[in-house]
Amino acid sequence: MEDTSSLGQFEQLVLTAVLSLGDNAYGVTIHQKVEVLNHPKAAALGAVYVTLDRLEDKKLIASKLSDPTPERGGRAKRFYRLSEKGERALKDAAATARRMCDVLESSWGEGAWKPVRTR
Amino acid sequence: MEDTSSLGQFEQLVLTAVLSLGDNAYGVTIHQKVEVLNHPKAAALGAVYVTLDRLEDKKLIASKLSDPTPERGGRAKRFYRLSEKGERALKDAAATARRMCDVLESSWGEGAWKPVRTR
DNA sequence: TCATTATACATACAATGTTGGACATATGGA
DNA sequence: TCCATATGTCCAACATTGTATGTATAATGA
Repeated sequence: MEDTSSLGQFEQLVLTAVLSLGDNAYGVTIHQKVEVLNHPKAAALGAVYVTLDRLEDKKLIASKLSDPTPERGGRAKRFYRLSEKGERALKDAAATARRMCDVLESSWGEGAWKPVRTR
Repeated sequence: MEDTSSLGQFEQLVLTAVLSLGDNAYGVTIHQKVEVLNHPKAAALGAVYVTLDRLEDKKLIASKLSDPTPERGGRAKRFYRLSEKGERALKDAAATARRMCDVLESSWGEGAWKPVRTR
């Protein structure tokens, strides 16, 4: 009975990054993915970590610490994955985003995909 | 040199509503449109007005007060329209939303609308 | 003039966004 | 050995947005 909360803009991007990265989702890669999505706006690494923390508090993602890798500076990484709750929340957010895009495209007539007006 | 601000989730919906309503965009109609976009989540009317104020402060929209209409309770309405700056900001936001949707759809494979894979 | 309707606006608080840097741990080379 | 450097995590403070709830204004019709 507390399912009413909706995701913020940045939260959506972070969740999307986690989902799309599969089993390689940790701070640095998530940050990179978010920057691609959010282009041309930059995102601070710290912002990503803060958001990951909050999403984990809300049980939308879960994490586990890995073993360190044998690279220069290869510190232990914390890997994330979506929970079912997170997946549901992201689906809702995506549906809204989609509705918005559709309305905008029809208002702007960016119609590469629209029915061709023959004549 | 202060063009870095990005739109929040609700701001995007409000701007979209204003754009799509053309010359009939005022508090009540905007609220209705936003609720459609944001379904199934409800939005308070007050939230819409607050957001409109803030968007106007940021010069993303402009408003003018109309004459009252001769209906029961027909108080003067404040009509809104997007500024050029607002249109640009909304386009940026839409591009990000679109990228997100694309990534999600390809992660989930929800392809009903996708280019038909002929055989 | 008073109840009712439609609309706008105000205030306060909660949630999210953003910055900047501190901390931790590994490697490689002087 | 020990320090410079690379990879990563996390915290604290502040700024911006989101949301709920209440108040104000102006018109109509009884």
